[in-house]
Amino acid sequence: MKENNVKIIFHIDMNAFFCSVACILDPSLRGIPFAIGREGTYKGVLSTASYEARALGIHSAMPVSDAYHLCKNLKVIHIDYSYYEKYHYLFVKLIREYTKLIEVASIDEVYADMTEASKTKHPLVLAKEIQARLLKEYNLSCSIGIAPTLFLAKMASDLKKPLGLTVLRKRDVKEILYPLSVKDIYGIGKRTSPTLIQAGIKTIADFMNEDNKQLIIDLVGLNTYQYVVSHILGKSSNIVDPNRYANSRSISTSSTFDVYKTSLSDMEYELRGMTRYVVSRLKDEQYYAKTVTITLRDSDFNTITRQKKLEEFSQDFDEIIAIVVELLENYVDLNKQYRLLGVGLSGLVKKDKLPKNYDIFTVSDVMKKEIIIDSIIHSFQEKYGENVIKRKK
DNA sequence: TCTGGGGTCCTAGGACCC
DNA sequence: TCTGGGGTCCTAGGACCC
Repeated sequence: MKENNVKIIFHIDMNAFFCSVACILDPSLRGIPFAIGREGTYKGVLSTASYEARALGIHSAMPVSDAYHLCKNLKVIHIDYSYYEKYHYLFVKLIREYTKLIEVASIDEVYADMTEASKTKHPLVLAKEIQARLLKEYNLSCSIGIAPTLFLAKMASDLKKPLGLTVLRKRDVKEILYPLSVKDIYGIGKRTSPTLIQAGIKTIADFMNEDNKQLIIDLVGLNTYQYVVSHILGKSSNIVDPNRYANSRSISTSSTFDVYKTSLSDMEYELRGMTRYVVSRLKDEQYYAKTVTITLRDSDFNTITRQKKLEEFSQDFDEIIAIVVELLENYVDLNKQYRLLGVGLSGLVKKDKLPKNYDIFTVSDVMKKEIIIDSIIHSFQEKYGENVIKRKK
């Protein structure tokens, strides 16, 4: 008998999404090594590389200068972000034809609960249809992972690229995932994986081996250990939540400068512009912020953050810039040169979720309650004696 | 020819209160 | 006179992801 609470989760991951969009806008880019990054400079890093560039060892987050070292003729282009948003909207809309249970994980990937849709069409048929349609209608290539949990679906979609299609059932985990490197675990990054590998925990099988439990806990902590084990075993969430990221936790911006900043007035000028930007986004999205954070990164790449709470939730530029300037003046070291400055707002709430003001009416309501409670206590004390009940102050 | 930008979440330590 | 312990909130830093 089939368990009826097993879900069919798709993780749909666009392949080299930014590059695909670039090819749509300029078809002459098809089939050549190119990348997305800042144009006309050797500074900065790449955000995406085309598959032809990847074949040469070029990858996202690689310094542009390193990439040119690998490919002298590499074409590096920049595209307005709104184009990515447009194609994001289009592919999500197409997937929505199959299910309303979609969780947008980032600009180029979504989770979709296809349990219902799979009752009329086989999941593999659905997946192939979605892939074919995205390719035909928008020239977008994607990989799809099909599994009973979000985590396993994500791991599955990573296995074959581009245009991959991978089904990962719980009973296949040992065969399919166990041989992989620990660095392939979603959530284990470039800090944690070397620690594990150095200690001899090289594969997922090693990680899952009970004999290594204490060693791994000593290396990465109990929480990370339990996170990985439960997720690999398929004991993690299978809930696709369309509202998971409905509310932002923070809004921020930052900038790295070609010419490092050394004067207070220059830095204040830059932070003022950034503050204007984050405050306008705050207002557009109808949030109020409680905490203001500045980020300073010096020429040695040392980064500090300093934050301060506003007296009240606010979306007022003057109030927010006053904190930004105060933080800058308090914590900047004018003996240093700064390569990056940033401003962030957090502790965000929508207007209707703002805590109620202590206006005269709520205060008097509170006082009314106090008086009522005190009178009840008083009557109990009269009846049963002083020590029977006491008001906790 | 060094190291982007925008996020989320977690943790350790200190302050403060009872 | 000499110093508990739990809870909560806050800050700074850091890991991770796309």
